[in-house]
Amino acid sequence: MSSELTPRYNSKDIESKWYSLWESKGYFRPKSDDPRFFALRTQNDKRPYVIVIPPPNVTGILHMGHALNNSIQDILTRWQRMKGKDALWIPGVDHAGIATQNVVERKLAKEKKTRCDLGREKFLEEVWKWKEEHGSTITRQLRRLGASCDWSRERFTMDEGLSRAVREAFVTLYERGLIYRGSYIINWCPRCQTALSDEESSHKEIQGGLYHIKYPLAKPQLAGFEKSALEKIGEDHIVVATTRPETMLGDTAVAVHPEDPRYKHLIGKKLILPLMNRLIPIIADPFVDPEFGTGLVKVTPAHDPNDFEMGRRHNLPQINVMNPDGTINEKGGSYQGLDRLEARKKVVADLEAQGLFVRRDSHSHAVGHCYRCNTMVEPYLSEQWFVKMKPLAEKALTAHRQGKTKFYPDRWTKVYTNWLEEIRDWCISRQIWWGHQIPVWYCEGDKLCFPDCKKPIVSRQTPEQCPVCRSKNLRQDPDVLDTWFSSWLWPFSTLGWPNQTEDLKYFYPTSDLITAPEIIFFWVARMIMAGLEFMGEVPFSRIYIHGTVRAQSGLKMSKSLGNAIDPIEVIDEMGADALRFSMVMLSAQDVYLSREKFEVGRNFTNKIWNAARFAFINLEDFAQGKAALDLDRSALSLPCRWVLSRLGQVTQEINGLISNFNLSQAATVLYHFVWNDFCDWFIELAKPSFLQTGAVARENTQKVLFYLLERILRLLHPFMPFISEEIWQKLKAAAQDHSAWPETIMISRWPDDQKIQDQKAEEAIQWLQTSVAGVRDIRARLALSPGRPLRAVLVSPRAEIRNILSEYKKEIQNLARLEEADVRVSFKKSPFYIVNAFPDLEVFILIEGVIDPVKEKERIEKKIVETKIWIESLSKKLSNEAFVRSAPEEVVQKEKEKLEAAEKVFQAQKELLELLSAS
RNA sequence: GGGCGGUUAGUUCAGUUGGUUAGAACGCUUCCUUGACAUGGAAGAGGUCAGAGGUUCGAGUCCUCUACCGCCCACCA
Repeated sequence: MSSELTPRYNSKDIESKWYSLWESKGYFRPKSDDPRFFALRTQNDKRPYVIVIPPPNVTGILHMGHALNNSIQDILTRWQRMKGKDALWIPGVDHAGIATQNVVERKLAKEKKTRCDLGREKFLEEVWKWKEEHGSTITRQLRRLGASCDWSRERFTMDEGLSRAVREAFVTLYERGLIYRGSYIINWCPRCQTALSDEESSHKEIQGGLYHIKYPLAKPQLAGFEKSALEKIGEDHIVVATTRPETMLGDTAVAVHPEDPRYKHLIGKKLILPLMNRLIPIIADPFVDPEFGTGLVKVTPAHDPNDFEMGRRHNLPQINVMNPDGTINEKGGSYQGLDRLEARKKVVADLEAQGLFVRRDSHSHAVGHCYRCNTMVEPYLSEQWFVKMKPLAEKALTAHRQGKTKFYPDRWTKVYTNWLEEIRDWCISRQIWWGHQIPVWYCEGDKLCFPDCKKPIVSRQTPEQCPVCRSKNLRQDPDVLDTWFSSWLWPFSTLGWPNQTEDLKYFYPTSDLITAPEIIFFWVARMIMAGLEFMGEVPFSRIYIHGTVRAQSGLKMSKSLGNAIDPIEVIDEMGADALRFSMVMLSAQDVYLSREKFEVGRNFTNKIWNAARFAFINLEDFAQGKAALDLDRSALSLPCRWVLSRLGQVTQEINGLISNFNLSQAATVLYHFVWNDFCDWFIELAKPSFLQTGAVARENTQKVLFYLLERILRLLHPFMPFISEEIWQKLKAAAQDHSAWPETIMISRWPDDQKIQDQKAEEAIQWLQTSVAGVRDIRARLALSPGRPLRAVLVSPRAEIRNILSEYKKEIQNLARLEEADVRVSFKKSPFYIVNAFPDLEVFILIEGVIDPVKEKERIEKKIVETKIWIESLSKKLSNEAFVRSAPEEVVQKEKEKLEAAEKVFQAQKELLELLSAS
């Protein structure tokens, strides 16, 4: 074998090389695509492992949230693939209705054009053009990350197949009576000029005002409501409180609680609505909270959801005073044309002028904001399409009760079920152009046609003519569907639905869904409902919700805040593996990122690289061709037996951790195994045997080193695909006979090392490590140079420890740089001075040198006190009957052993003290 | 207003069903360029596990309350 590794790991040259190999060879495609494996598809006992990607927005560029989300998915996919599963990770991109339309509109604005200038068709052409040019940015970036997606199955939510799925879903739901159209209060964004679903409007606390306004009571003699009459009213009025005074232009009543003694007598009386001079009634409704404000609520059915409901109960007219852009319309009298906030100011000013404004209290309350452009949302009455959600939610809840869906961590389950239990209908129409146009047509034919022509035509195919009057003059509903109306079909639409494709039959339902908490409602819950509704089966059974990525400050990372770290920059600088590993290691919960945090991963890649360099240097004359161990483990040296024992344990531990989505823990275990066990101890312990040319010990150690490195690379591969491949390929190239090796590590098998625990070896190494650390400690404390030859005596009251130490004296001498080491039962006759003691580990180290006996005496005295306390607490525990009775036997046994040891230590310490006193 | 999460070393965080003397990384102090690695090695200092009660032989871990921080949900105008 020969080495050609550079001293530093350089990610740049190798990442694209291996990625293109993997992709071009089709290794990201499931095995069942290969005719030789086709039988897999019909085998029911061997289900494939499938993940669908949360499709990033087509406008998106990779951010750290994506980096974490996709690293996790890739680790799981690669791991399952190596475990022999037929693994499929389906990638794709979301058309992101409003977001994309906004991007293209902004682009047009630079050319001083609006979408209306272009018209719908031309505008959509522009969007598609934009998509062709920029839409693949994010998928290119996912490749940089190492994502092993099956790109041959990549989908776009607006592609033909998915559009067909959307139509199918819409029409099916309509036929099942689950889609309806109607005038309701919805969240309206005046800037985007479209409806938003409840989930798309996020509440933000704002400091607003609570305006108190006088509404004059109408007296019978003032039935007419000329201005002059108003002036005569005097104190005969009531006071209402509102946060949005401008909506009073659309008031059609004032409500009080039916039992409110203050106002009971007013019920049924009329008021004169100021500024508009309209007569409105005082109604009684239990919704009103007598405690809030003045106990009198102005009712604006067209501009407030509660008022809307109240209006329906009392048959009130709905007066919509606002244009879609948030300005006041002709129904708002003299305020027409003013923006809603302008109008608010003017209304207040005018009321003040008329003596009808009482006061403005400061009032903080939560107001919805558009999740896309952050504009304050207006509750707005308009005609929209809705999905009736209750029946869908019921199915999802049933599936949950049957244990068909499981959230990791479990606490998200409640968030999910609570939302389902209190679900409200979903407003799915959007007044934008980019998206799936609603598959509904209206007959605009001949004016003489039947009233039936008013009925919308809901159809999977674009209809040619009106089924009633046969007019060809049909107009499609101009609205498009909410983006999530296509994404909720994602787990089966990507597999070909509504066609019953082979893929759909074999891969559905998928296995795991990996996502962030913020889209549980938007997406996860809806996918489950859609899966049950259209496929009759949950789309996935396990949902892993990982943490949110934030900037160090705790704020969300965003470009506009300037606190974003670009994952691609990190990849360029440190490598994709460093990024992935750092992210995953840190992701036990929410991740607070700063640039330095990636150094963990970067340093780790470098460590791995250099460990490999060491291996190659020392394996130069190694002829072992296969990675198999063909020797008796018991014949191996202690460090070899120990490290193999650790490998088995770690492999098993990591398996368990990944199975439960505990990736950060898995990464940490791997990290410490590689760094501490493999590099710090095994390699250091192995070094001497490499000096013995031709010896059996040397060859055995080489075999183990080779074996171990190869296994470690495979364990690392799901986490760090690039560096593991690079080193593994060099290892393969160096092996004499590699005919049995797969082409690349990514299609190799996950290590199958059983948990072969070599208890004895592990214990021995532990004592060895302790002894060496003890000597090093002394050296450091006495400022003895590392080169200075020293002699030491290791003292233990326990025979088994003495045996171990005697057996590995050589190793200890080597690592601790001792000229001589001696092991004894007692130090009584020792010519050495005692400078360190580890009572907990029952090892004493005596060392020759000049020391301060007084200082050392103090140290020992302190230790003795500690030991006394320790013994006391142990014997107290053991003399406690309740403990002995109820604690597990092993625990009691351990405590007994501890006490025994502690007493011996105590004796030894006392001897030590005597010795020091004597000197 | 409702719900959820957090509070452990200077900092960022682990700590799985209660059971050795509570761990890691980074930072800090001291030493070391010894042939894999200074993106390194060795050693060390540093914590009454937010506070108060309770359950238990035993609590960082379970229960109750309090304080502070964060997130999500929510139609009191």
